[in-house]
Amino acid sequence: MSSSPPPPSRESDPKNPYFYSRKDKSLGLLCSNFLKLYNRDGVDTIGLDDAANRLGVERRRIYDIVNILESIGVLTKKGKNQYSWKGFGGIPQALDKLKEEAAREDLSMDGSCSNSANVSSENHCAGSSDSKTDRRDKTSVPSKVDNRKEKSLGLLTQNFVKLFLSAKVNLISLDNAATALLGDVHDPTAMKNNSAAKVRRLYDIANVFSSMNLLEKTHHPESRKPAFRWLGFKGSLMNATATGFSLNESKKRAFGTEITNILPKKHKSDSSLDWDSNKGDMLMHTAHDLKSEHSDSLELQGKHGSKNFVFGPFAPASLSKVGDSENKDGRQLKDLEDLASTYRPQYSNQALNDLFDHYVSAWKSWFVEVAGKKEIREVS
DNA sequence: TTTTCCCGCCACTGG
DNA sequence: CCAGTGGCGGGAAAA
Repeated sequence: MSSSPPPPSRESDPKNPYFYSRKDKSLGLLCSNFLKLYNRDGVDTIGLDDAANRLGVERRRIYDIVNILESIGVLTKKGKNQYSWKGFGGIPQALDKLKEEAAREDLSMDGSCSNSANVSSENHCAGSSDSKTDRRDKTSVPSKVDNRKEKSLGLLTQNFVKLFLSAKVNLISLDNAATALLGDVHDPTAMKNNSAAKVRRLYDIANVFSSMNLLEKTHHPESRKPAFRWLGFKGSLMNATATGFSLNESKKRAFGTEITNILPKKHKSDSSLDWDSNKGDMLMHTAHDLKSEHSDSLELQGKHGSKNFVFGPFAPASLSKVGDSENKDGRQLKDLEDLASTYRPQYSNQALNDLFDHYVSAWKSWFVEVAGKKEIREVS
């Protein structure tokens, strides 16, 4: 039993595919590769088999990626085995719609009792369509246990996003999200520990989103609780497009300007920062295609053995980490204000810009509330 | 230890 | 029946 420190896995050796690492197989990385592969002009149809082969993964994983991407409008199912590439340009729209839906649902929710400081904004019952919660009749009403659709990854993803869009905060802890996304607040039968199962899916989603820079995995400022920070679409436009040639990695944690995007509009302009150039596929201007683009000799996607041929370095993580000092209570508030000032929303819609201000005040109030309570203490 | 989360079994769906 | 989908959770790597 003597201590057995696991292999530190020194990455000192860039070339050493002998060691298996989950990171190499993560959904996030896969998503990045997927995006790199299809986020180019001329792409409009994606075949699942093709994707699976070219990415060297099982079909199952492609479904995961595709379902999530579809939830935010990057893709749309065209037919069997076929998906249409919509591009990042479809994200704003999808988010906008999601937000509306969230607002609608939120409205239906009676807020009569208590408006205590609930961090989470439980939104119940997607109820997206179909019937009105049929009763227990088994006459001929579907549903039944076939909540398959209700439990789909795609829906979970949308609800997850809605949570951020409708909430006043952009930082939600893992368990809060899990709780909110859980079937719902009701269900007296047995809440069970299904949240644990749900959490797994959350991780999947988070990984995909973070690879797109839509969100970031972090921890609460004070506590150690894992949490997700919504970066929004501004976080997208990742620069990681060109396979990360150690060339454009200006990792300046600048906050005033942008994070790591390569917006053509350099100056912060006033407020109508219209992130134009979304006609087809923005970003990617630096289409420095790889040198030789590794010929198609990777057809050997055997079920065994050959399971790895790195597509390229690519450095997903390591975004501009929010280098804000870990101050206490109040101090943080100021940071938020500052952040809000510098951060200019880049939503394609003007209406959203106004909404931003609303969020800002909401953030502050939330922060004050939490800080005032005593500390960022939560039940654990 | 707990948190993160990959793998792939197998139920389900539409032919 | 078959093939395309994708819940779901075991259990192992990572913190």
